[in-house]
Amino acid sequence: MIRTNEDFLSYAKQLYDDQSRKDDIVIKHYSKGSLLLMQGEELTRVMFICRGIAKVFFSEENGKQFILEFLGKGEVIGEIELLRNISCLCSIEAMTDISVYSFSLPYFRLLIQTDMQLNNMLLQVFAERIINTSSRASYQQLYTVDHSLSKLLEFQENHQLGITKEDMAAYLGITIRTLNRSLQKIGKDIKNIG
Amino acid sequence: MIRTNEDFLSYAKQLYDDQSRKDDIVIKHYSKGSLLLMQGEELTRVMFICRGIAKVFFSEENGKQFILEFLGKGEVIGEIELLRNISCLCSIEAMTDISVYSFSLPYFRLLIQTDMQLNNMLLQVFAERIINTSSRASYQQLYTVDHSLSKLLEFQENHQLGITKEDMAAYLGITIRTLNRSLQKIGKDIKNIG
DNA sequence: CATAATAAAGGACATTTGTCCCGATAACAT
DNA sequence: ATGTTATCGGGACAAATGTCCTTTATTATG
Repeated sequence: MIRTNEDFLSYAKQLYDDQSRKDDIVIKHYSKGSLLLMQGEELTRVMFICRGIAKVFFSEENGKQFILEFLGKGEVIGEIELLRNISCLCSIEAMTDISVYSFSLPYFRLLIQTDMQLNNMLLQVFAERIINTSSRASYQQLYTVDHSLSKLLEFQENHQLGITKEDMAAYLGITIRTLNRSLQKIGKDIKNIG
Repeated sequence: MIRTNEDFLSYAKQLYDDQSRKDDIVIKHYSKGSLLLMQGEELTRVMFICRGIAKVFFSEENGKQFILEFLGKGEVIGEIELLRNISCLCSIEAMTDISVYSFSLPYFRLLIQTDMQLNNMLLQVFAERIINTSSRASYQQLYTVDHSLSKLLEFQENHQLGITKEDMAAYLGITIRTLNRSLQKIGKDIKNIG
């Protein structure tokens, strides 16, 4: 569920170290709680996370949020918007302090047009993302909440991630009330670490 | 919702016409109701639809089906499985008679490694698919069925598509009973064209 | 320590969705 | 035409989920 990608990370690092002018790629830091991207706004940079964890979420017009995925080290941000030339599809918020390699748009565009290695890595990442997103869509539509929740808890334990109950609910597409009920039902009483 | 892609189609057509040996790409036909891919089985070819419409669906272990998307002219099939080297993620069934350009796996793999044009087109298609899939996941989780159903009906009218009620329900992730109720509620009485 | 302020948990009821089943309608054979 | 069978729609009830609000727990503060 947390996507991480070592290939990407070393690729970005190498480009960063090799660049002559030092402004195509810069390292930026975001503190916990700040936004890397804001849904609806224009994209300004394409980023690779080299430290920390972020959450990707939609804010729907009815005020609800839906968390699409959690991103870890090596994940790329903003590439979809760049490719399709659209404003930001969703918001991305730092769940921990985060550091990124931040690429200028013209430079990243150039890379996509010329660098086969990047193309192939992106294809790999996209393929995996499609697999995850679509499997989850199917799963969450067709199974009970309890089912999906068990998987989420299991994952959280594996990754020592302090996901707040609010985020869990947003990930599962349910209310906190329903989340509490399900937690009782499956007998686990996770303390809120938010 | 039906993805079509002219770039891909002309690209495939040109490769097909140009090939010296005539076995890297062949044209195949599938009759309505037959399967282009079967979930869980090994992938044998990568295909481009040049005629007809297909539905892509998961069969979950609890017996339910979830329709991920409808594919139209120019759409590619099997590329995800090839890239990630996995067995078929979902089944793909011909909703009408279908013709495809069918690529051998080694040939398609070679193209991906060497052809920048294909890479860029695939990136475009993947990006759009991710946008659609994730928007829909969010939408269907956070809005009422009525809302999603209205969009589906609207789409169906635009495309003269005879989607059965069973397929509509599978697309929305609900039962037929709920679909009927929603249809009543929004006042449209669609005849079953299955 | 006591008390107020804040956040989390859960009860009660309403709404939505699913399951089961029956009756109406249509298609079909005799 | 008559009876038979399959299909579809919807009623009735059960289960799941959401909304609202009260109760409980936690934290902060004098």
